[in-house]
Amino acid sequence: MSRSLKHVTIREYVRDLVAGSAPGTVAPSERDLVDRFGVARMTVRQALDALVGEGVLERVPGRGTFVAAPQRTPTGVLGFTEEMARRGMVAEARTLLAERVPSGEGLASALQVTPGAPLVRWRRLRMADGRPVCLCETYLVERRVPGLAEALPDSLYDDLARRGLRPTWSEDVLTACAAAAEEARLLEVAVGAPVLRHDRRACSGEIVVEVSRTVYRGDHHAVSLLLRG
Amino acid sequence: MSRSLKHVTIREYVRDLVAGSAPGTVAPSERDLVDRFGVARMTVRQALDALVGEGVLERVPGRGTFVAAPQRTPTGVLGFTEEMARRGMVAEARTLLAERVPSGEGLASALQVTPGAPLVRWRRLRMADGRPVCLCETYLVERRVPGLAEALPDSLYDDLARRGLRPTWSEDVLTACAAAAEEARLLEVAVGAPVLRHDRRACSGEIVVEVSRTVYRGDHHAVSLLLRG
DNA sequence: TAGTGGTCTAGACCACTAT
DNA sequence: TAGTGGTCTAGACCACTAG
Repeated sequence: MSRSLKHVTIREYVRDLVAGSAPGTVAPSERDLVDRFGVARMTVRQALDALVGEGVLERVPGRGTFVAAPQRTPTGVLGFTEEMARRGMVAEARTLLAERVPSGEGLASALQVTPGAPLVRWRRLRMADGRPVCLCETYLVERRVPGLAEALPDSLYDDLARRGLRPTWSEDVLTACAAAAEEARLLEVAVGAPVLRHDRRACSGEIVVEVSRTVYRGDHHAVSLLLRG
Repeated sequence: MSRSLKHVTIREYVRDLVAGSAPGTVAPSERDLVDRFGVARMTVRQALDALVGEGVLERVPGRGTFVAAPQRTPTGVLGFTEEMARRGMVAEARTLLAERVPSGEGLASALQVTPGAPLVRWRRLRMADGRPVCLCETYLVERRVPGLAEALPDSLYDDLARRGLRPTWSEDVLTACAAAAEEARLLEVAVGAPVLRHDRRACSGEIVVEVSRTVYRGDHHAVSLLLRG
């Protein structure tokens, strides 16, 4: 009670009220809410302003307030498993290597730890619908993901989400190269065939969660992105 | 005059006032603005709310309002010229072709026009610091950029900005391929050398502005991205 | 004409920060 | 203690939409 501000009460009331409603559904009018909660109109507007800012509601002058159309695609920093699921494909992975290694200088800097700090190095061959798609080498800071190396998850990003470390943004660098011998063998392409190299540094807020390098077959995969801004 | 709302007047006054100020600089207090403009405090708050929402200002209860720290990298749908500038390189372009073509079905659908609508097809060899970097083929809807084909700009994205069509979001697909004969010749690499293909559909709000395919030399260029979400 | 959101007023009390 | 932003009141007039 003492802690609940009126505009927050109203905001959450309206949020619950319209949750699950189809876009275009009428929301309560400002004056309705004034009557219902016995507050000033500015207070109601403050509550609705927040929901409009979040994209939950839409105002139409002279007509009313309505449930907004769903946001345009959440861009999203997606993991491989999610990316494949979005395309209706089944992602699999064969772990080639999972070990603890002390971090060198470059990785320490990228992961924001002191050189020598224990890292988890995880190397996987990833497949979609049974065919090799990419080779992925991921480095994680061990103390940020305790126990991960002992019980490797099916989907790294799912596991990170459960730890409250879902990547919220990432820096990505993409480049085209020729497949090296080992890459070629594992990806089942000729040596020198074009491959797409994807380096990522994924962060959850201020915390660097993952540094990875993924090498995709050029002929069977494309990286799709939705940029904003 | 009759068209200028008070909160807009105040918002733009403050925006100009703090433009170029260092992050952390004190902005006028709400009561200062009340006095200066002779308005109610709610009106001032409405103006400042907008700037806070845009990330221009930051409020600190009990202390004041301040110029916000720069947004974490504007993610940015960047054009080639801007991308190069950010790396401290000089971008140049050699126009290989600029012509009007009727749109086929695929392009018409991507650009949201009726098949046959006149398009501008613009093909450029792009260079950074004098060396060929990529081959870029851009399609634009002629009636959305009248006069562009007659006076080709140095930077497409600059030109679009002046027309109020600065891309605000884009769909991008990246893949690795082997260079075809003509690509190889123009980019000065061997036939079959790995190249990075970047397909983009750039939009300004609801309007599709550009559809392009860019082929980068694999060895001299990487596409960098910052994803959010 | 009745209802809606958009704008605006002229105050008020609170918790917090800095001096 | 003085100043700041955060919250809130109880009204008002406007332009617009719909029946």
